[in-house]
Amino acid sequence: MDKSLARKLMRSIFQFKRLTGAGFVVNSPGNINDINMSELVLLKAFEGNSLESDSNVSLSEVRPFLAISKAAVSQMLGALEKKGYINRDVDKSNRRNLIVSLTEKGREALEAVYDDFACKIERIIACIGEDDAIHLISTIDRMSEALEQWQQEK
Amino acid sequence: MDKSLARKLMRSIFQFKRLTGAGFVVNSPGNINDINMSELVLLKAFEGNSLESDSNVSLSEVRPFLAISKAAVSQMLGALEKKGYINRDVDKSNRRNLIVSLTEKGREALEAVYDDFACKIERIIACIGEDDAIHLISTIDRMSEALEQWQQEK
DNA sequence: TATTGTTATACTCTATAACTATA
DNA sequence: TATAGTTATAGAGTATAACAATA
Repeated sequence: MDKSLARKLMRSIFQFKRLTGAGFVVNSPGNINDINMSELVLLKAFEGNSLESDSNVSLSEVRPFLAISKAAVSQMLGALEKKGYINRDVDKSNRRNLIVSLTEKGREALEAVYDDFACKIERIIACIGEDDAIHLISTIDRMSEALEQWQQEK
Repeated sequence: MDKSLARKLMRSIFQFKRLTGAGFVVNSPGNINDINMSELVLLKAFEGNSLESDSNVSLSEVRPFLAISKAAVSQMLGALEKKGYINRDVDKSNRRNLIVSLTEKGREALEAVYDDFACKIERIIACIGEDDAIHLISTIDRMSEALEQWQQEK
């Protein structure tokens, strides 16, 4: 095993971590600056939900992606509701479940913020090239699998 | 521009973010579990420092890498000192500067924790292959440049 | 005056544990 | 009993602003 390769990769991981933390601050060109990255994930996930639909995205489906506790999700939803971006309604078919749906204000905010974020991503793709972007996705996928497997073994 | 590629890359970035957050918790096989990732960066950076040396790594050199305020660094150093891992001494040649150096306990802790971390990295390299690891480093480097440039423009 | 670092204080995010309501 | 979600509370990590010491 090449020790210096490990060191370089380690440095890259720190760098990437910093970039995805500080560098990806969510702020739209407009006046929306009260949505953080995790909230963006939530809004995006619940974008297609509605009281009428029978295929709504549930909290338990979103939670693993965010990797936070259910209490934390609940608190995030409380914040989003307070800001007027979502509604929480009881699911009539199973009254233990929630249906989270976006308000009109929530949809507008999501569009603005998501577009800003997507713009950064597209700029990255333009910079590194589509081939390397595809390669990057595949590599991260394999890294994720390896790490998740490793965590389960413990 | 391929919209779905952007979406996939976005997902990968969230995934990577989560992995480098939750998946890279610092814990050594031994009894050291009071060092987080940022502290690991600090300890590693100051590893070669000593009161005798004239080429010590300074706080201002480390700070951009961590991307936190100077107050936050100061607080981190306070915590590391309290745990007995570092010493803070005044730099005689410029009394405004600090020389941060590792205690013996700090060196032992760093070695244990860093080895555990390096082990994960090596496992990742073994999994994705050396070629893809090299490719990943290069891609992240170019992404970083693009993002940093973008931030400076604003 | 500018730079280096510290302290006081407050805010954000998250976890744990205890809880309610529903199945 | 098990599941879905909420609330209260505490802790970690960081920022801002005011500060002291040095250059």
